[in-house]
Amino acid sequence: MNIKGLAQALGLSIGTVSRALNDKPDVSEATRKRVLDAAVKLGYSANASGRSLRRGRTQTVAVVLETGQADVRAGDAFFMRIIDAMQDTLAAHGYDLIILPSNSSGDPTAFLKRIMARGMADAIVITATLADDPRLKLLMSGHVPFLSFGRTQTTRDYAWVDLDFEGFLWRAMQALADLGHRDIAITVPPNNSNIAVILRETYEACCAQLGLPHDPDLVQVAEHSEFGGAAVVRSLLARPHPPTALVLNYEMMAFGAYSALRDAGLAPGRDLSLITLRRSRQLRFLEPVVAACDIDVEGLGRTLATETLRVIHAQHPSAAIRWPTPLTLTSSVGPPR
Amino acid sequence: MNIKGLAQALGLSIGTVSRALNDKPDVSEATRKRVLDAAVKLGYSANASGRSLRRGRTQTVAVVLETGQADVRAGDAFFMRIIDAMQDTLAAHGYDLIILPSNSSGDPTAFLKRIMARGMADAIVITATLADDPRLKLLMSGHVPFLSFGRTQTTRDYAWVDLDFEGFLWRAMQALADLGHRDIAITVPPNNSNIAVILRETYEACCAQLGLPHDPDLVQVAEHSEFGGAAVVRSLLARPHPPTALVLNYEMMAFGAYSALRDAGLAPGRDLSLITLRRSRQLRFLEPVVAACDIDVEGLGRTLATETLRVIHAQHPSAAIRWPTPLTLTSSVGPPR
DNA sequence: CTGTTAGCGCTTTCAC
DNA sequence: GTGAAAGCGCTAACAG
Repeated sequence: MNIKGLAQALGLSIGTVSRALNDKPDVSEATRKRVLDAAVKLGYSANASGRSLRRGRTQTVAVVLETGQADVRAGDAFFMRIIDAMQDTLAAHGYDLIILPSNSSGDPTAFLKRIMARGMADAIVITATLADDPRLKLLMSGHVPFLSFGRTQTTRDYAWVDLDFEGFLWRAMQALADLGHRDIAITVPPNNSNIAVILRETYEACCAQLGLPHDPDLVQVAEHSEFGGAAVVRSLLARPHPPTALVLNYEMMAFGAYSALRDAGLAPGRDLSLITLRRSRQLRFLEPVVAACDIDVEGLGRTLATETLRVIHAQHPSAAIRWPTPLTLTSSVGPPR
Repeated sequence: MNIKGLAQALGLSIGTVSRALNDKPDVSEATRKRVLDAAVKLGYSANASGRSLRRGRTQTVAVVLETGQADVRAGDAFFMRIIDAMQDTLAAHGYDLIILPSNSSGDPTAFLKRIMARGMADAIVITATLADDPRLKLLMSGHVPFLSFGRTQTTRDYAWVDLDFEGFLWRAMQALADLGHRDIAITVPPNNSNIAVILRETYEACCAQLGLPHDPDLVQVAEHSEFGGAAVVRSLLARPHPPTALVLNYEMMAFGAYSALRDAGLAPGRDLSLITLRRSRQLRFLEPVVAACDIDVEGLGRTLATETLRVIHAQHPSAAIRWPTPLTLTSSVGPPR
């Protein structure tokens, strides 16, 4: 069923039908109602290609997910919850949300280039940003509005929303220092993720500010998984003078960390204070409850959606939002032994 | 840059350029090369709307993911790995893959109806099928080729690919019975998922075949999470005569089950034999290693892709594929106490 | 208030 | 081997 068929069924011209469907003025209320009813009854929805071609826009927001990235495969599917919330807001503004999986075997930049050139979306949201991310240069040189969920080091003048990693690490380090910890280890992601850069810089600043020794060996590159958490804890415990606290950048590492501590006959909070970035549902399963940030995931999704709408409408100033990472301390944190 | 611009830049007509780009005959090799080179240099990709409108197809496969469903949020993002593999195969055949998140606050059937009517994809893959799923009726009454990842009870005459739940439960029950277990509990999903129906029926058949008592109380409805696994184990242990084995339908439940056993001072394999459906990377973290199926996830993704291509090309017979669930026994399974 | 028509970018006949 | 032109479904400008 296309608009021509609908018009014929109603004995109207396609122009009138189109205007009725699109809430344009100059259509009598009676006609509008008749058209809308018929559209529902006959199951008519405007063909996406025809409409997009004519309008020059798709009413679609594309979220590019790196399906090869560990982040995307995270615990309770952080991204799925974000997208669920984004979609709510976008739908309320007449936009569809599609996810474009950027295949692990392909080149992310070439993928993005193709999306942009083909005009598949009115705005693109990218994720899993790298410290030096060629996608940003590409996006900035093009004409497709975009939002970056995550920052990069190379450019600064674009709309982004990111977790407040700095605030998280500051609060964690401050709380630990207040309890008397001096040797505090942190984990950073293994790849060239921008998060690693942020955490390293913040760590250095924290140490300077709090008067702690800045031992580069306390910054541990860890695999983004339970295994990474376990490996880091084992490696730290093997030292002559292990640190007394550990801040994890990825929640699933906490499982590994707890497990490695238990294997060594040690207890979180008592023998090693542990803090992790994001509280996921699964984390609640750990005993004692691990100190973590209670991030408003739905709010984050809604914010990503409204900021996307802003870049579409070229509203200024563009986003530069660090999403709150409020830390809740628990008994996984205690004074140093 | 559109085809008109590209043609002008080359001093050719748009017709010739189009034919060159689409590998049509009646274009000289020299011209073809010139066009292809210019397209790359100028970053030209055919506008998706224009091409789809003219061709009447989008060269796109849409996977509808229920973002509200717990399944989608599973452990190591099972779905993301499947989609990653699907995309590889589809891309090799000139198709794009898009994910359409079906919002938790919307009506899945209405969502699907809209996608179908708008012609957003040449084929639709649905997931998270229910025992009685209205989406199937809708899809079968429409003209969009589709593949169901999961079965339903209501209709049988459509292309589907699903995990071999029956084979899994048979092998698990057989192995347990061989060891002397007679009271074997299983979990089933809490909603009206089709998996629950399959597991219940298979369980009954297994009990009859293996000469085991068929106690309905041994079929436990469990929440799709670690918490569900813990709750079931606690509930079973509280009985006067607890079962000696438990088969879980979702891998994350194993964490909860192990935890609840440990809390009770009991050990998996010794006090309660445990088998779970799918081995995920995270599971390897449990001690002892839990008995589970080593599913070829990438192969499953490739199969979903090739079956999707089959329905697009209306090749027969249509799929009815139970994807292998090869069970690996470990020391989480032992003789009954 | 409604009908007619041009044209979005592209592919595919049909001429030459 | 190439160019001209029609038309996919739709919206928007214009006529009436």
